[in-house]
Amino acid sequence: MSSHHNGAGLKIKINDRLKDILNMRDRALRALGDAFRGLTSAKGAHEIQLPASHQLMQPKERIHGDLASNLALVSASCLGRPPREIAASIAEVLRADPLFERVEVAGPGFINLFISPRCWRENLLEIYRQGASFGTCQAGEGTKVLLEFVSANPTGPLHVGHGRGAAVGDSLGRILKAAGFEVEKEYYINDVGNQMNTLGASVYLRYQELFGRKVDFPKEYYQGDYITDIAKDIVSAKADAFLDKPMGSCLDFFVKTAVDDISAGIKKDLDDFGVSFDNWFSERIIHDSGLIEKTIRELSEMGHIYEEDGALWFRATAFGDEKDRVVRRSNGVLTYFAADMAYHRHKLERDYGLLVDIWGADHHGYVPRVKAAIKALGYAEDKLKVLLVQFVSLMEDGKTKSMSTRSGEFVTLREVLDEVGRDAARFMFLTRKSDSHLDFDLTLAKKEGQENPVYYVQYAHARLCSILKNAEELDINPAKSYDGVNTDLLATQEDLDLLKHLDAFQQVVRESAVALEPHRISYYLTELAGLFHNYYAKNRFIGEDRGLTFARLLLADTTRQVLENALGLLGVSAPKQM
RNA sequence: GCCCUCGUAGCUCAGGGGAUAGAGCACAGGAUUCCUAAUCCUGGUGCCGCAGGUUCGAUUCCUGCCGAGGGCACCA
Repeated sequence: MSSHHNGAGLKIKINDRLKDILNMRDRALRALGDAFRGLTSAKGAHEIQLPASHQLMQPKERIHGDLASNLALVSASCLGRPPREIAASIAEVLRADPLFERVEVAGPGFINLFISPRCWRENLLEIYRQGASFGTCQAGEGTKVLLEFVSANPTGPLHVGHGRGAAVGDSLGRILKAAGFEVEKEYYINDVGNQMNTLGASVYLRYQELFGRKVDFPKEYYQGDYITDIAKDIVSAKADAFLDKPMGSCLDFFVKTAVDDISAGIKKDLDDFGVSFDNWFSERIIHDSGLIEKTIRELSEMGHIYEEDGALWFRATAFGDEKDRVVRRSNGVLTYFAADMAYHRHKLERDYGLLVDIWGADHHGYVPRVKAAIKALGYAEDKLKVLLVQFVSLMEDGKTKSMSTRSGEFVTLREVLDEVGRDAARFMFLTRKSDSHLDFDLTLAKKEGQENPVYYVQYAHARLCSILKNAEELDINPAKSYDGVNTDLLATQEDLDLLKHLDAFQQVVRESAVALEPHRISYYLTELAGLFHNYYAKNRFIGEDRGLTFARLLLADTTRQVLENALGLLGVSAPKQM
């Protein structure tokens, strides 16, 4: 089974990042690489890269150092020497590097690296100076990414599931941008097809009802109350103008009114949720421009389309899908898939380096056929990454709220927003990997206490602001610069833990971008806030010792900045006070 | 039936070829003369679904099975 479903994130060269200010891990990696090359060339081998299976990881145990490398273990066979011996040679070279306080060979041949505390401390001022840009990098090398998400049909208000997709997409956009990608966010409006007529007809029938007419409202029509609300608006605006008109003669009006109304509501919801788009792309354009026919024709010329039982079929099986797909039905109507092929082709021709689609998990069966289309059109299937977002179950007071779109009983994004607020909603949506189920606990999201992770993080930021404000009033650092600060005074375990975690941010952003996983930022934030709260409980920032106060204020200032940067990637606010 | 995703602490979930598998919640106890107690500290539980395989090493990768969810339209 080849990987036409997405799986892991992007493939990116991560060897050449000299444009970026290196974080500690990168510096260690480079030292390791140099040592390894020195070792191999001494043996007569030339230009050996670090093995692909090499890992520079963060050990779980502190006694195993800040970083541990398995380099000696994975290169033992190709060098023909025992792992521990290789490790010892590498360790000896590394010991000369002031970056390391200690280098140890352990277990079967791990190289445990202990970064010199002095380096961590010097690093702090560097992070501070990067300010709002700390965490950004050039890993994306300006690759243009088109991020398509939400794309809900304009047939009803957004529900919580869309909300999750919106949060993931918007946050991912921010993260990719920070990692050096050029991002465009797009909403694809499915404003063509049968559903539009059904929508208009639903409103028409409700309109009739408002005048006391008995109507037979089919159960496959849109049931929600919002349909009646639209009908009421029409009554206010046009009174009984359509009352005695047959539906066929005024359906277009009802469709247009409904779509306009619902679309405006969707935009408003997204706006209030802090989610914006660069493009609102109407499916109508795909139809009206003749792009679908053109795409079918070209595929046909390449022999990927055939006719059977009066319908036109795309030979998807030739490109890894399990069955061929109809693009034009025997009644002459184009399928949704045909439009989607054309739409993706349109995207591909707009010349992006990467397309990312964020879909509800119920569409996962759709991935192979769209990828098949992309391949048939002559593009690499890697060009498209599809992120599947699992459903959200809402919990309140320990009970699950039932939802069913069919019956019109769904909880809307609006309701959640009104109830828990933008920040809590966004954070909750981003605390899980997008393809795993999410239990959204409304009761928890509304709590203003430590059990609510949103407040936990925001509170850390507010606390820091308060400290810095106090310092300002005491006139301790009027220039807002830390020239001459003596960071050697940051010598406790809490200091080092915080310093290390601050440094890790850039790496987290990069990995989060490459893996297309915004939730990593949430975890990072929770951890950083935890380290700070712990620090706060054990140390005073402002004290009698002016030098120490100065150093700790630098730490506070930097921590606050990183919290703000990270929260910004989630689209969650960083309040100055709470 | 076929395909996809998932199975980790009481609950919700991270992690992931590497050394003793984590967090939050829940539960219990404690901490405030002092920068925001929306905080902190202390308590412990895991056949990492089951069975094989790959290798120096598997909870992680592969295969099969069991269980949960989703998908398999000339629907959108």
